[in-house]
Amino acid sequence: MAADEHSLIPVVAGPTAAGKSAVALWLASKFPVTIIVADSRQIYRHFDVGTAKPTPAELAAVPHRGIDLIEPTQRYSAAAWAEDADRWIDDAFSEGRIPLVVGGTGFYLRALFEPLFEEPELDAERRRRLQAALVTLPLAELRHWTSALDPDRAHLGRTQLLRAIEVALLSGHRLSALHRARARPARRTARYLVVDPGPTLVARIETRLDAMLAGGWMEEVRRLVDTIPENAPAWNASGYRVIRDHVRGTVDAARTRHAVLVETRQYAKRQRTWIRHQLDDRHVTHLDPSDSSWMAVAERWLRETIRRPA
RNA sequence: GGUGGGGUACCCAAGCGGCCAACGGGAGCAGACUGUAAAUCUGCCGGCUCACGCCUUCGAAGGUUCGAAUCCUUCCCCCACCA
Repeated sequence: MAADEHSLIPVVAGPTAAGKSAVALWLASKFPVTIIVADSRQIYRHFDVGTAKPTPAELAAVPHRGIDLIEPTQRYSAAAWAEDADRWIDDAFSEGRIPLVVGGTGFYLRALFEPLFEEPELDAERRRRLQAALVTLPLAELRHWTSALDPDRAHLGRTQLLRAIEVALLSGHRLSALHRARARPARRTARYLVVDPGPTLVARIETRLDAMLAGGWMEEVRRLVDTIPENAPAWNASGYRVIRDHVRGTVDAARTRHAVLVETRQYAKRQRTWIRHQLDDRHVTHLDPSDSSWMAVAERWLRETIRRPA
């Protein structure tokens, strides 16, 4: 397969615990696939069980990219991931393999297929000082500032407000204006296979949680508590904080299990919302993994995607 | 059997004569999202209605009052202590 200037990339998307990686691994057993993981938690080393990372056996069987990229204390970004993924995709093509993007982090996918704007130089030191000052401010205050500096962004969440203020102050331009003025062209187009078992997802989440618990999630967290700083970004993964509280003895097991389930369901819901509204419907094929025809659906989808360069 | 505390919407929980369909929180539903995204936020959340509004709710049944989730009576159920 040639590395086309503008190529069609197969992407397996869907909410957490839907069975994306099972589909991907099955496809990898039939096609020469390199799996490119679009998952903002699997990038962290040492956070393995609770982030549902592929097993060593799976990693040995199929080449994976995007796993164990950084330490739990480090910060990554959608843009960084998109840049890396771009390279991995090129590499796969040049090795004659099919790059199969798999993941639930919608923002990463977006960054890859609808590149983020070209960020102007922001002085790192000024940025750090500004952030340090802003994080202490209450939400209302940040919103107030943003409505003056960049009103189009003022309705968004805390993280976005911080970003809007930072860009406005350090670059002298509104982020919303830069998005338009410094947009970058898309290099590739996605063909999505959205894996979603519908109403049975809740049960799958529960089953998977019990498997993770049986697979040593608690023990993993017990180790991490001692070595990873409490405020490390990696702790943001669903369930990790609750389990950490349990490990420290402040929450009982039953409550912990329930809290993790709730968090995971809520995350899955947000993913579905993203998928429903942010992906281009024309490029989406749906797959229900509880339907016995899923393999045929997946295979046909991949065949059609790779046969048809954009 | 006695004494004290309590029963409020899916759950927890405030209210203790009118401002109460009833503060908060959780869950749930819907939505936003351009370098922290498993993050960060927003709206809805008894029923009917686009809406004005109407209807049914605060353990049950009666009663007092212009008016009750809020006061009185009886009953049912929880919890604590005494027996």
